[in-house]
Amino acid sequence: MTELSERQKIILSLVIHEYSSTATPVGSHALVSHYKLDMSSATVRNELAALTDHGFLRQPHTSAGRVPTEEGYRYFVSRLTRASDLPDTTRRTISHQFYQMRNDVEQWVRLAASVLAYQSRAASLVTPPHPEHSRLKHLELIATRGRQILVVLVMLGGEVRQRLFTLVEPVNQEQLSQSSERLTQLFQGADVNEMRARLAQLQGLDADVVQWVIDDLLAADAIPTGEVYMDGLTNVLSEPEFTGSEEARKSLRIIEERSLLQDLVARTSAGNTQGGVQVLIGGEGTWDELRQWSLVLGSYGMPGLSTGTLGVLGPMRMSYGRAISTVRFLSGLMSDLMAETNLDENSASTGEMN
Amino acid sequence: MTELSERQKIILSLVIHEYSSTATPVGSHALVSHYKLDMSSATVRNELAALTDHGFLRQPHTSAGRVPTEEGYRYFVSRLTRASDLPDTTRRTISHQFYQMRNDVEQWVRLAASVLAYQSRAASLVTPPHPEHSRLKHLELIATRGRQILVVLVMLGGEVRQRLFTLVEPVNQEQLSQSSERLTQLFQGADVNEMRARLAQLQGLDADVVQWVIDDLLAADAIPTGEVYMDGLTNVLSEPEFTGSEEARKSLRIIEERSLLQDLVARTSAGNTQGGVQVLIGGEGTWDELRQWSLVLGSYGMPGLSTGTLGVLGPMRMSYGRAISTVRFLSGLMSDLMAETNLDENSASTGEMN
DNA sequence: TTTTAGCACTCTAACGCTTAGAGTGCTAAA
DNA sequence: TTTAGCACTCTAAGCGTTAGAGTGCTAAAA
Repeated sequence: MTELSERQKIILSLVIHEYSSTATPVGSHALVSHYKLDMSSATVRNELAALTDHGFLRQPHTSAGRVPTEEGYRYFVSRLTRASDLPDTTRRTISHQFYQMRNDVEQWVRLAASVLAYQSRAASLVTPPHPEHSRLKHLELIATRGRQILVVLVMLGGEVRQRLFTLVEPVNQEQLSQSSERLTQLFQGADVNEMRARLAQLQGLDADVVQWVIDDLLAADAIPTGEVYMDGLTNVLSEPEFTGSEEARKSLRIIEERSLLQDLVARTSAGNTQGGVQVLIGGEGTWDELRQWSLVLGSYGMPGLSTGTLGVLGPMRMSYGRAISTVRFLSGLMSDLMAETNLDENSASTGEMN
Repeated sequence: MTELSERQKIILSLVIHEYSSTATPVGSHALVSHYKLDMSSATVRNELAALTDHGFLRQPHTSAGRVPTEEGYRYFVSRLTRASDLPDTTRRTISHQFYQMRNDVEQWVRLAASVLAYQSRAASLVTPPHPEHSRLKHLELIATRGRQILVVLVMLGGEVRQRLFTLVEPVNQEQLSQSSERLTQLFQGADVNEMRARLAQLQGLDADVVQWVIDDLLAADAIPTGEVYMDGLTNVLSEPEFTGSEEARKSLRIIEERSLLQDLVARTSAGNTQGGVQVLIGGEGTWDELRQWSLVLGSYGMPGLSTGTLGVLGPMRMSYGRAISTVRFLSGLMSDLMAETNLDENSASTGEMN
């Protein structure tokens, strides 16, 4: 990649900044007057021509201003963006909101989606933490009514799954409690495969239940992420580039088709990186539906145990600085929260009621 | 409301049908030729004029065809629509899908949203069953790690709530099991208020937990419905009436702002009824955001115990017959499923694995 | 060598004008 | 009561014109 002169870098940044707020091609004159540049529009024009040659800008037509290309954004994000931290007061406000809803992972996820959408003025998406390789921590069987029992699985990452299960014959809680204990001891720390291996030692009711548990875990592991929480969709649809119905519809497709998001989330390694945050610009040639979009992705949780993804989905001209810093901050905050919740040595939070 | 002649009713139905598929004003000539009517366009024109006088049709401008008014749709839905049942094969296919995922309420809700969107070719929304007046069926405390315990509540409606809870001091499973049993016996069948009344009898850890349980139940009761599952949004955004960005954005607002939906769901009594299904046309003068929309709402579950809402959200010219019959069918099917799951006498479903 | 003023050139988007045609309401005949 | 005929209305599409924003190039100025 060719190196740019200092002045070219400045001008590229300005074009991106200007285009980001106006969404119309930016011309030499507009740049000079708007940013009070110390040079004439002709000089700027020359630089713009150079940047266009480099492939960082393009002209919609001969007599129009310049628009950043994907390459332009990539260069900008990887070299020219100094992802600033969020203001201190903002950080504190957000932290406070999270600490309000202590220990409820689902609420955290929702809150994260909401905060992310608000801060980035774009659409946000957050997946709940997903166990990377589910290991059982605790299993409990609860009699509810008749032949119905509730199976509760507590995984090592702190994730809880539960499901109703109807037996062939009624059992009482006594029996179930014994089974729970026996099963927990047998399978503690085991992942799906290990459970399958140890399955032979069981028979009767226990075997049935375990079979189900394994199936359930398998299913959950196969689907990378269940619900994806989203927020701020209207932020994005009001942007001028999605003014035509066609584009609006396409954009909703992205959101409705979970598979695409899952695909993306799974391949977070592609694209630009900025302090642990991934930036995908214009679909990176791979995802056609995203040609006009950019995606800023981060992850949170406890690596190796249980992690989730959070990101901002916006038009290609979105404010990357703001998106990146918000994602990074939330990513760290949520990781901390989850770690706290899961540590024995934790001395911060208590369950006391007011 | 003035009575219409038979022929006027037919013509109104035809106009609505035609407009429903073309989305453009329908003229006298188009009606005659398209439906091979046994009269001339002039006759039809006279009837159209009469229907316009009645307020059931209107003309966008002097030389345009007719478009049904809200009043027109109301008349049509309440008198002219004979909500046919879904074809037998369709019903069987759908039932089969539901029985595939036995006993998992969340999956049912999702499936319902998906089926509803597909069958009605519009957007669907389904709320999970909400306990009308939560009564505790069973309470279980599970030790997970250190001072953390998992509180699982099984409500009478079959709904399950669980939350992690951090204690001030560690306890072992032994103690917790005893507490579980004690608490379950004490509070079985009690709603929030009764629990509060019986609270005095407790102290120590138990009191703490119960306090929390009560708070949680209160919170859950206050919020009418948590997640609303939706599907088929793109079905609707591709419709010509939402072609301008402004309308598309507005429509998303409806979907994003849960409060509106909750408001609607809470006041399902307003509007037209068709065999237990509510039809709201054009916002019924109350909801401005819905001026272009119609909503077909039904409920499912066990009245008095736990009920949810399901509905179709589409353009005002949507196919009411199809929407109504699908909502009605799903409403019945899901009620049956939930009843089955909750009956002791139930002899149909088993938990056997294949 | 770099910057800038000046200028001819290009392209879009907006405006106004015209027109085809779809649809109406009315009148008078069937 | 229905229908044919006709004058009338209104929209949407097509088309030419034009203002203006922006460019690239050239030659003078720094």
